[in-house]
Order: sequence, then structure tokens, then C-alpha cells
Amino acid sequence: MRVLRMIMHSTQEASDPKERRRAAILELVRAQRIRSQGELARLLTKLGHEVNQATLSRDLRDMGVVKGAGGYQLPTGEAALQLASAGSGAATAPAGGSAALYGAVQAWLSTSVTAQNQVLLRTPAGAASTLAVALDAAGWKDVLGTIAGDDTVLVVTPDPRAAARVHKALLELKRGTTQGGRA
Amino acid sequence: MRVLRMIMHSTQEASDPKERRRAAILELVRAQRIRSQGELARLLTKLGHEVNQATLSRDLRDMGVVKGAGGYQLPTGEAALQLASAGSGAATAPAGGSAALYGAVQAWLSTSVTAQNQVLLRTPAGAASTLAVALDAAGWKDVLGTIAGDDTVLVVTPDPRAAARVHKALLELKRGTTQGGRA
DNA sequence: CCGGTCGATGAATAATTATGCGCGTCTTGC
DNA sequence: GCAAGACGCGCATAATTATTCATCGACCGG
Repeated sequence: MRVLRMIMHSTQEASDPKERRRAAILELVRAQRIRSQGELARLLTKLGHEVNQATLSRDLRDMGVVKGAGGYQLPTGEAALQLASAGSGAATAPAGGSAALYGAVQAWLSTSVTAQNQVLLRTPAGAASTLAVALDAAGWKDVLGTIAGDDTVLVVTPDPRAAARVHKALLELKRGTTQGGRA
Repeated sequence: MRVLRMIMHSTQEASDPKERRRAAILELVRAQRIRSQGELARLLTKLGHEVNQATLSRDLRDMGVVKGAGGYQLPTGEAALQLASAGSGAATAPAGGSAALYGAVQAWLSTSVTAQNQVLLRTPAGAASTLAVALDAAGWKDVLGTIAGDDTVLVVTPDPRAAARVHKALLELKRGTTQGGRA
């Protein structure tokens, strides 16, 4: 029955129009300030996803996206964990340090700042530990260790210069300007 | 000017009706599932805060509360981040998260100590994340990020001086003295 | 004491979001 | 092959939220 079809599909990216649309929504919401469903609809249309406001209302509800002072924001809590994988085209990356890190950064890294020999990473609520685990697994020499809160990861490095390197590398990873692996 | 009055008021708990109302909103939102501003208005009335829906819309926006699938919820993760950044660029209420922070500090901050560029806050068990969220939402430039444990919040700032400023500002907020130390 | 401001609201209203219905498509069971 | 059931989605419309406009009361500088 239907379930089987879905499984097969999820195996190869998301050919299901509904999933593709939702993935696009996720990216748009993460990337820019969306203030209304009408605005979102227009952007989606531009991306080739013609859609109705009513459907967006349902999509956003199902995805758990919330609307606040600054427009729509990504889901909070476990909801985020379930959906993130569907969002980043970087599907669930198989083991292997860097690959997994790429997906984690794409999906969960919001911002990064350095302070002394530390780097603070922000993520949607609840995703911090996931990102931290991925970063640990990557085995970068500059990363002495990480501590994850709910939406923040504290990365401890040997010194300020190392912190700067980590910061830069993560941002490049996120932007997709990928290059070799970091230290 | 007016500011002086406000400072004086914050000195004595929250005698300002607006602040009291917002504090009540904070508690209600945290305690139960509020699905609409009308519903919230009714609850507030029951608590002695007669208020208009229009005002609630403004309160909610200023406090950074978001609305999602399950009703209104306090800002977390990205929501808080966006709120904070919104203050800098646009003419959005700079004092945005302050209302929430005031209440949070009053209610949960037990002690504060600094260490290098960090500030460690203690709270009653379980309240750490709430306080951290409020602090994030306030959007202080000195606060790069926070990590909450169960009863401890680690606040990371750019440097020792900033840590000292944050420490001082929080204690003043709690004592009700001033609200000046933003930065 | 008197205009001139400013912040906080309420009322009314515009803008946005949620939802009841119904249609068309796809699947399954017989 | 055909009826039943499950979905996804658009339309129209109810429900909610944001915003504009007008007040009101508390200062401020004269």
C-alpha cells in the first residue's frame, strides 16, 4: 500500500511534490524573513512550487513552524529533529565524519561567534547536541571538546586562532563553499 | 524625562500595570495552551488584568512570544536569536525581550558570578533554561550566547569586561535598581 | 498655567490565517 | 472493472491577528 511507495520515495530524495514543497518552505524560512503565507506563496511560486495559501497554512502547521515577532521561524524541539532531514537536500549523510558534519551544519547551524578560545554555535532549539556530536565525530584537531545545551553548543579550542579557524570552517561548510576538510 | 520614571518604577517590583500584565501573560503562556489572543484576554481578565486584544497583539510581539501549531509559546532557539538581531537593524522595539527578562530574573535568578569572559548564573532547579531563553531574547550585545543546565546558566561574553557588565546589569535588574547596563 | 509631546490603549478595520466542503486522483478489495 | 477509502489541495469563508486613528493622562519647557 501507500506506505511502501513512500518508503521507496524517501529512499531517493523527495520526488513527492508535497515533500519537495515542504523542503523548499523549510529552506526559505531558514534563509529569510517571511512575514506572511502570501509572501511565502509568492516565493515558492518563483521556485516552481505553485501553491495555495490554505495549503501553506496546513503545511506550516504540520511542520510545526511558528510565527513570531520577526516572521516565521523554524520548528522547536523534537519536531525540528524529525523535519530537518527532509529539509536539507543533504539527506541523511552516512557515517564518516565530514559527510555527517556537513549535513548537521546545513540542517542545524544557525549562527557562529567566537570569544577568546571558544566558539559558540546556535541552533534551533533541541538540535544543539546533535550538532555537537557531529562536530565531535569530525575529529578536528582544533576542537578540544564541545558542550551542548538545548540550542547552543560551546566549542572549546586551544587558543583564539584555532577558534577563528573553526568558526570560519563551519561558516564555509554551511554556505556550501565547501573545501577540503579542516584540521 | 520619562525614562527616569520608568527606572524608579522598576525599582519597586512591577507596579507599572503594563509590566504586571506582561508578567501575567508570561506565566499563562508558560503554564497552559493558549490558542488565541481572545482566549488570553479572558484569562487575564479573570486575573484582574482587563485588556484589549489589540494590546495583547502588541504585548505578544514585544515580548517575542511566538505562535505555532500548539498555540503560543515562549521564544526559544532561533526565535530568540531573530528577535535579538531584529532589534539592532530595524526600529523594532529595542527593549523587546526586556519585559520577559525582567520577570525571569526576578523569578529565577539566585546568584551570579563571573569567571573570565563568562558569567555563571544559578537558579532554582529546572529554571535555568527559562532564564537563559529570556536572556537570549533580550538581545544584549554583551551576550554572545548562553547554555543552560538544570540549575545553572553559562553566559558567554566577548571578554571579561563584558562579563562584568552583564553580571552587574543582572544583579541590578533583580534588585530592581536600574536597567541601564545594556550594551 | 498652557501648549506640545509621548507612551499606552481601545475601537474599528485591514490583513492574515485556519478550516469546512467538495473534487479529482490513486489504491485496494472483491 | 468498480465502489470504498484515503489523500492532497483549492475555494470560499469564518476566526484571528495586526495596524491605523483617536484619546487620555502624565510630563516638559516656557
